[in-house]
Amino acid sequence: MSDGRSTSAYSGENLLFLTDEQLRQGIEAMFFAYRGFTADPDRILADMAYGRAHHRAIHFIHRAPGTTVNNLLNILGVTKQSLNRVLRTLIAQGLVISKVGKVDKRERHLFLTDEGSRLEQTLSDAQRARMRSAFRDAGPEAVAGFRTVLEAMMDTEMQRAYTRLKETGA
Amino acid sequence: MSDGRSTSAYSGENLLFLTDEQLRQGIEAMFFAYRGFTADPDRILADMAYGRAHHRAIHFIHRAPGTTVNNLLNILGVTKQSLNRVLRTLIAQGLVISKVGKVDKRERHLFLTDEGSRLEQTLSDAQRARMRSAFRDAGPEAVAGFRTVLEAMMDTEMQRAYTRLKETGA
DNA sequence: AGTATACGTCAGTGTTGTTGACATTCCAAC
DNA sequence: GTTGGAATGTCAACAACACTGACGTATACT
Repeated sequence: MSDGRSTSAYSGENLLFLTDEQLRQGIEAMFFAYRGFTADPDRILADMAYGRAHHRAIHFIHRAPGTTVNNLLNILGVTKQSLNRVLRTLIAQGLVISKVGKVDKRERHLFLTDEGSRLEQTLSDAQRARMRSAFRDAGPEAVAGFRTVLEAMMDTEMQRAYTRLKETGA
Repeated sequence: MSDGRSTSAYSGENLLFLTDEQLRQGIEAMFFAYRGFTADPDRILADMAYGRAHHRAIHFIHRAPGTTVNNLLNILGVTKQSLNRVLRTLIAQGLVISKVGKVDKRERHLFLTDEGSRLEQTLSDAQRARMRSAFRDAGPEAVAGFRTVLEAMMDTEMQRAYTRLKETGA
């Protein structure tokens, strides 16, 4: 749909994917897809006393074990009061443990307990299943494009956070 | 599929984009990108008494003028009580008008007022600007892939809603 | 000693989601 | 035509989760 027909060398022809209508479709696709993206974990969490905020915290603690509260704050982009409420319940329920830093005793390093890891696994299995199905249906080229556009859509600080995580993980 | 870069004909080679690590990067890309996606309208709305829910309602009323409350409900995926609170303030502030249906008096058809249209324009200009910039940076092929993956990620009902909107708009 | 940083907490507020109860309107069975 | 159920929309109360602002404590840096 984008350009297969644009055989002409005239550059205006190539910009059809930037019309307002195309952009609006992109916006709506993003809206509907994000709903699907969060639907499965939300369903699982609804039965427990947890919500999406807990999922996010668990995800990134799993991804970067030993991360400090401050670091998590920057990644999640919420206030410390908001994160603290979530963290407090997760610690009280024994899903997360917080260890005082060795080199800097002001810092608290966060880790998942075994139970926390199990929940993380359950949640990310559900989310990955949908992502895997979508990726498989779309094919590798589409997936590459998907990632390219999403990265271009982030704020620069988020790009940095994303890239840092990407590198530590791979 | 004709991936130019996958040199091997062995099909297992082609599934590298489905590893758990790749999927997790996709999940995180989605998370960070959605933050950017909503950031600009959120900033504009923060000054007013409105939030993201108001933006969504305004967007889809603009997109499908005369839509009923029930129809909007299905698109937005919230309870009617939740939507009603948002709608009530928008109507009270003169951004939306609700007209009793002619054939079925139970239905209310929703329209933007001139002031509502102005706000919609402001918000969607901001959101489109970011989307346009991301699209332009990524290029037409990446955009096509982006849309393909997002569509595959939606629930089937959402796919229908998305397709219906896409067709009425284009 | 004095300032800055990291973390936790209390109190208050706003948006947005939920459930429950209720009014109005339509339609079909009686 | 009347009645009862289904559909549509409204009002009220409550929960989750974000925000701001202020404060306290422990530790680090200079």
